[in-house]
Amino acid sequence: MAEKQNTLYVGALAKGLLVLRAFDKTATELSLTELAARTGLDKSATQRLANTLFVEGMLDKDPKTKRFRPSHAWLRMAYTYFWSNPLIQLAMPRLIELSQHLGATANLAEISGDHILYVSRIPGKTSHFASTIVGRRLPALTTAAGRAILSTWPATDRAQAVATWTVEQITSQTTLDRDEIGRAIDQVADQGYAETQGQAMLGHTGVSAPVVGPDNVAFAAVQCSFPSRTWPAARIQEEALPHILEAANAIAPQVRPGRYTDEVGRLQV
Amino acid sequence: MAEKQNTLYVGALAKGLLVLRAFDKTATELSLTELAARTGLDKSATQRLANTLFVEGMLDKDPKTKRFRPSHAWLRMAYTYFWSNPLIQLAMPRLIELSQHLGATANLAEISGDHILYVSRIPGKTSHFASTIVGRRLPALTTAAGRAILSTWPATDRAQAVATWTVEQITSQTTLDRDEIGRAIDQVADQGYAETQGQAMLGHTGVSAPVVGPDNVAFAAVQCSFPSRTWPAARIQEEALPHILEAANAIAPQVRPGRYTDEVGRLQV
DNA sequence: CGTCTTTGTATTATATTATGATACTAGGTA
DNA sequence: TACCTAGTATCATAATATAATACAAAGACG
Repeated sequence: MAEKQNTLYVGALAKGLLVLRAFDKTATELSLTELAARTGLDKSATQRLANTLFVEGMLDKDPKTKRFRPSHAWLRMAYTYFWSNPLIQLAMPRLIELSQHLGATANLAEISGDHILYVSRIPGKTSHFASTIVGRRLPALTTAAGRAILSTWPATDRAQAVATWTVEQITSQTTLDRDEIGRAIDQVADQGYAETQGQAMLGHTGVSAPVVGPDNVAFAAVQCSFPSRTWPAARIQEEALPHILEAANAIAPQVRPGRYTDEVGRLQV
Repeated sequence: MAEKQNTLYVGALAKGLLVLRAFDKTATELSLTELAARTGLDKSATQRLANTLFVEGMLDKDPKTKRFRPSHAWLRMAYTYFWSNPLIQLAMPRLIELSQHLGATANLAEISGDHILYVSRIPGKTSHFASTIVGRRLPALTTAAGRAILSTWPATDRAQAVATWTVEQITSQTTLDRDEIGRAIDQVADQGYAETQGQAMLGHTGVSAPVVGPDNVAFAAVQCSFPSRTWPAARIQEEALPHILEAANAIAPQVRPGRYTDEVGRLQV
C-alpha cells in the first residue's frame, strides 16, 4: 500500500479501506486503539479515517462504548453487487429448485484469485447460520466447487494452480497433498463433477458441477453440501447428482462470453 | 461532503466512497466518464480514485471496455457484516423453519433511518431473484415490517415518523396518505402484527411481526410475503400468522439490551 | 480507408489538505 | 480521591492530492 508512490494512487483512500478491512468475522467491533493496532496506522490517522467513515455512514459507532462496527451500508454494497453479477440472476431459480428438491444447501461459487467465493446460497432444511451467508472464501483446491471449476481449465493453467495455489487445513480431513489434489481434479475432469468428503466441513459431502462458458471453461460452479450420515455415496449418486448436473448445465448456455472469461488477478481481500 | 471542513474529516476518503456509491442497482458497470458525471468529480480526481479502488481490489475493471464494476470485495463486506450482527444469527434458524413450513419467503428486516433494510432472506418455493437478495431498502412507512417496528415505539416517536418519514410510490397500490398510515400502525399496535396488500409488490400480501427488545421496543421484524391468489386473508390468518408471531417471539427474549436500542441516525446510503 | 471525435492514460507545478505530535477530557479502577 | 487508560481536539508543517494539460488509443463516420 505505502509502496505505491504513483500519482494515480490516493493513499488516504487506501488507508480508509485498510480501516474497513480491519473488521472481519472474528473482529466485528473495534475500538479506536484496536483499529490503530490492526491497521498499523497511528492514533491520529485512525481517528481521522474512522471518523470520516462514521460520518459517511460506513461505520456505526456505539455511543456508549465508542466502539466501531460495520454499518448497514456494508449490506447495501452486497445488494448492488448482486445486481451487477448476471450469473447470480441466472442461477437463482435453479438453486432454489435444487434446494427445495434436495432439502440441502445449494450454492453458487465463483473463482476469486486462488479461492472460491460463495456468491449465492439457498439453505436447506438442516442448514445453520454459517452455511447460509454469502461472501465466504475458501481455498479453491480444497473445495468441490474449486476443483469442479479447475477441471475445465487448460492443462497448463490447471497444473500451475495445483502447484502454487493456497492449500489450508480447514478440517482434520482436509487434503494438503498436492499430487493427490491433482489426481482428484483429473478425475473430476473425466466424470464432470467433483465430490469431496469433509474437506471444508466434517461429516459433510460436497458435490459440485462446473458452470461452463461458451468456450467450455468455467469460472463458477453449482455446489451442494450433504450430511454424510443421511446421504451415503450411493444416494447422492442417484438422487442428487443428476439434478446438480442439470442445474449447472441449464445455467451454462446463458452465460455470455467475455464477462467471466478474463477475471482480473489482483490483490485479494 | 465538501462542507465538512473539519480536520477530523479526510476528504479524499469521502470522495472515494462517493465513487463506490456511484454504482447502484441500475448502474452496475460504469466508465470513467460516467463515474465522473455521477460523482460530480472532475476527470482527474475520478481517475485517481477509481484507479486506487481498482488497485486495492474494491473495483474490477474490464480489460477490454475499461469499464469498472463492483468486485467480489463487495460481497466479502457482507460476510463480515453478517457475523457482526448477532440478531441475524439468532433469527436464521427461525427464518429457515418459517420458509420451509410456509413455502414463502421469510425475511428479517431492520430499521435503518426511515427505511427498513432486509438483512436476511430465505426464499420460498416461488421466490424470484429480487426477493432473495439482502440489502434492499424500502421506506418503513410503506412496508409491513416498518409498520410492525414502528408500532412498538412510544407515541411521540411514532407520530413524528408518520408525519415526516419518507413515503414513496413503489407500486400502484402504495398508500401515500399519512393519516391512513398512522391509523394502520395504530391497528398494528393493537393486534401485534402488520399486514399490507401490494404495498411493495403487487399481488402480494406482506405479514410482519416485530422483534422486541427487553424494553418492548423493536428495531427489527420478521416478515413474510405471500401471493394473494393462493393465500387469501383467512388462510394467512390461520396457517401463517401463528408461526410468524411465534418466530418473532422466539427471537425476542434473546435480544441483548443496548445493542439495538440506540441506532445512530446519520447519513443514509 | 483515413479523418475526426471521444475516452482513457500519463505528467507536472502548485497549493490544498493530510499529518502526527501534543495537549485536553472523560470514564473506569484501585 | 487519585490514577490510568482511551477517546477527543488543536495546530504548525510538509507531504500529497489537485486539476490543467498533453498524449494515446479506440470508435464513429463520411
